[in-house]
Amino acid sequence: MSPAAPVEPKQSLTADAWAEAALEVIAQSGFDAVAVEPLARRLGVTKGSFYWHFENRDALLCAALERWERAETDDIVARIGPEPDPYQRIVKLFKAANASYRAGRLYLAIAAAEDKPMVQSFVRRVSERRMQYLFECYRALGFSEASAAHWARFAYATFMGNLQIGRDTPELMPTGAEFSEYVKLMIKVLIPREAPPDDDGDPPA
Amino acid sequence: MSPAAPVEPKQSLTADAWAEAALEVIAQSGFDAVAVEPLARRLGVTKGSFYWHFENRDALLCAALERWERAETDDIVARIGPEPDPYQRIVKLFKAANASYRAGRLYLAIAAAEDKPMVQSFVRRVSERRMQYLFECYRALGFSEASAAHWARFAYATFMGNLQIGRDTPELMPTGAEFSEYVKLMIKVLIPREAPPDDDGDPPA
DNA sequence: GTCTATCCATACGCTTGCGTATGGGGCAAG
DNA sequence: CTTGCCCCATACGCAAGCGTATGGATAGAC
Repeated sequence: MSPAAPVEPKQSLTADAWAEAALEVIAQSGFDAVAVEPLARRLGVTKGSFYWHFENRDALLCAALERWERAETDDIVARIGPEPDPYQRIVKLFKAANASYRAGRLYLAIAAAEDKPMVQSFVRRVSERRMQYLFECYRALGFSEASAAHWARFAYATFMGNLQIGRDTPELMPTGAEFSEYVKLMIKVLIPREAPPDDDGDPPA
Repeated sequence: MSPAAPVEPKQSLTADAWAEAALEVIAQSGFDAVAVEPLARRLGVTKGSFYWHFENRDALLCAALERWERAETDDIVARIGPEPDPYQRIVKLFKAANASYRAGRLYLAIAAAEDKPMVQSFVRRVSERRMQYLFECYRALGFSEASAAHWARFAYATFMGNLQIGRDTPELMPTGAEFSEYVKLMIKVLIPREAPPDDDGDPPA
């Protein structure tokens, strides 16, 4: 019932602080739940502060989305950047995908608001970048263009689906050792070490 | 700009018509977009009609969710019910999963509103029922309890992720023959005909 | 000390949507 | 014709949230 944690503004609020708070609300209650006045109460200030830092509500949402996109891009290169083996890169992606619960909720919440045109472009870029990264991993493993695209889509769909399951039915997502087995199974299946010899293999061109 | 299609109410409106219209709005604009007065305008009537059929807005949302759950349950048994082969049952599930675009959007939109306690139980039941169905398919294929749970979760995650990709980045989801190849690849990978002999196989107990 | 820019509070008007109260039109029963 | 019921329209009060206008407070510049 109490409005989360009405922190006192120890010093001047920055625009990034507003954007970060907006992302927090999005992760918790969805994109449409971002309102100026409740957010101000949450930060211990009033609207007067907000409309000094931002033009209007849409400007805040845009700033939050930019911050989100930047964080996603930084993560994908920072957490698994210096890894020469493409196999291990995909493995690390799997681990990282299920690592940050908040990041997963954020993606699902933002993607669920794709009817707003502003959101659509951000989600597209982030999603395309991730699948592109996976695509290059499979290419580096020796897959053809066509099969790499299929496997990258396949693997990415599994990422997304696991996020969804973890959010909607967390009791069906195992923990501990059983979860490790589950991840191991998916990695083993989604990263065939040698390309399959038949139709879905990798023809030279 | 125009409010969709303001149909004239040829005869008496039923509660189911309101629920169906609510589902349409959910699929198009998300769960929070369901408002009484816009919905009434959409149906060519006023609030006076609504509050005769329903106690309040929550009652409409509940009715819509019940209608959704019923439709999902009917679909899963009607579209692939009389199929003895568990392998073909999973294959049909894959086809059906990507068949109805609207059903996919509906699931994603409703699941994205799981912060509302009312929604959560519905999503849980539908999702658990689907995974249970998949689980039984894998069991019928000879998988152990543990591995069947893993493969069912794996396959369901892939379903969900493909829905998400098709909604967020439809240009990355192939069409026509290439889509068929994609589906064939997933089926081949997600339904190993003979259970693998090693660790993730199916020990007798 | 004064001045100015920065950051925020307060107060107001406006719109949208929820819920209620009340009345009215249509239609079948009597 | 009148009565009663079903379905809906109209009108109202209320709350929440957006955006604006304006003033106040604080801190550094000079």
